[in-house]
Amino acid sequence: MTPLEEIRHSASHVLATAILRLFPETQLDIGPPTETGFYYDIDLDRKLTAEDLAAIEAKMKEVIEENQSFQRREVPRAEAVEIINKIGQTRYKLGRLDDIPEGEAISFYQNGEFIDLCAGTHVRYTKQIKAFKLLSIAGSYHRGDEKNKQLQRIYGTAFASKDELAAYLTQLEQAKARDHRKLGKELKLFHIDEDVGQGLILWTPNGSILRQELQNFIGEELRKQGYHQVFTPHIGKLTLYKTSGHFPYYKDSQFAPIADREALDQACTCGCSCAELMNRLEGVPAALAAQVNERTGKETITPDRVLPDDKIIDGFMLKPMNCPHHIKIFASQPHSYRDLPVRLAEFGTVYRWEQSGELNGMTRVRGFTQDDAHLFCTEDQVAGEVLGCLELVKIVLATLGMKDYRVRVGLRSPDSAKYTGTDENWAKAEEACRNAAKTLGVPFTEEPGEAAFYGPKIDFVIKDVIGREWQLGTVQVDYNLPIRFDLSYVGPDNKPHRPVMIHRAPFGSMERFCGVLIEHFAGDFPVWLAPEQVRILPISDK
RNA sequence: GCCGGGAUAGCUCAGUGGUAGAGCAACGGUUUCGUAAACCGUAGGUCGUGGGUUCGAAUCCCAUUCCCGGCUCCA
Repeated sequence: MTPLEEIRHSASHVLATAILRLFPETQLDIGPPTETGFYYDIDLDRKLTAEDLAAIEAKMKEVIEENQSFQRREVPRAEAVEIINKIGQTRYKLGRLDDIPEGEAISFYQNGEFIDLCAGTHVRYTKQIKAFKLLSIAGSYHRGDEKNKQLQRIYGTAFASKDELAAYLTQLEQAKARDHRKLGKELKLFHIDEDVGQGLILWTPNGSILRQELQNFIGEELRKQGYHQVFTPHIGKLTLYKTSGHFPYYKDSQFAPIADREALDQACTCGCSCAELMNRLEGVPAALAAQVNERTGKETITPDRVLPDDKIIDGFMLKPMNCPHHIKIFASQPHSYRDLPVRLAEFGTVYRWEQSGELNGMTRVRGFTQDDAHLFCTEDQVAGEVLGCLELVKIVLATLGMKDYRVRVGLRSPDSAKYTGTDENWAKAEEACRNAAKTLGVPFTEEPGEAAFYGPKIDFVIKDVIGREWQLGTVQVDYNLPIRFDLSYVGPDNKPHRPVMIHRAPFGSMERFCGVLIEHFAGDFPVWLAPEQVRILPISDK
């Protein structure tokens, strides 16, 4: 650990020491350092309050004053179990002990009366924790799994000196002044209305100027790169999404389907329960199931979802993404290899049922407009087209002076069943992304488990004023949806070939991008974006 | 969705059981002085919503909606 991490990690042990002195019945889980401080997850029936936080902080100061030394002790596994039993921290610590692979050192750290299973490292004496502050109490799930018990997490921060701590706290305060939700109100950029709905952005005249300018700017770049503009409706039939695979896999994050009145009436008169109605909307006819399963080469649609045709209600859905609509435009005409790549672009508005607790200003919403495009190309063209897309993202970020971002190559995680498509195509797509990312000239990380269900992707991730990360621009390679929709083009050999699709959105979504942009400029936009271009002030000679 | 905190005038906030307040903004007037907030005045609120306790509720209790922080999630 770095010296700062040691201070923070030690502070979290002091925190645990203080908590056990105040509430001896507490069961401890883990307390690591973080990028900005530290926390400790605890299981305690008593709900901690702000006053408790102050009391814990006072108790921590006592512990620090006692200037306890941190002592490391390595023990065999059997003895570790014994120690955990003896200190009565069995509920979580035994599980944490099991996580340590056989053959690796098992160590405990002791300061004063407090002993904790811990790999270290720590400062030598508690007095070396010179500046700390407890910040907040939050809920967190044991092992990050919402099926597990929810624990109380106490967040704090610590620095090497009081000045640095004060500077950090001041910086936090100042950051709040740049919050896009605050500036959005002050500068009259957008409004969210309770009666319209959570997470639904109303773009006011000022905000609309900002958005329109950004759209004009990217529109110009799209013309240069040979895109075609298209427009598609906000809804589509459920069948469309059953074919694409979005429904019902993502039904929990979609708005409920819209059933037409006649089908609803019919279902009601035959005494259909709500559950039955949902089943009928979600069901797939045998013919479609067979078709999809054949194309994807596996049991994508399981037999339990297959219903007789006359039972199925084919309602509509607010579109959660634009791909199926663009695919249908591509598929509406035969294509020669000479036509490719076909690049279809649209500012497409999509709707997703995000959980209420996840909504956040403009950065996480339920209805948003992607600066979307889908590129249909030959396999040979994939690499070049991905590079073109990345170029577009770079132009956007460079034009707006956004330099503080990271690039993430999202790969499939080996153990998850949520992905569609063959291993061979995944390998090809992942390789294409990896190679494209290498040409970016900026460092990137490869992250298994971050892929979309249909393919790997390259994401541009940016932080907001309080350090939360938001994915903006994205480029995704997709070998799967072309199979699902049986897309083809005629090759030089006069035979049908499968195109590859690239999904890309340089801004990501207009809502999120504007939210981040407001914070980036602290509301002080460059003139070409500024909604208020001129203000006349009376000035005297004196 | 879960844990915790919150909601009083357009905005920022004060008000812990006894007649709803301040500053800024708005509006009217005065002034052309002022320019890192000119002066005087006016209007603006069923205290998020619905129940309950009480002689009496912004204040106490319950429910609910929305917001904030975190967790989970993010095609």
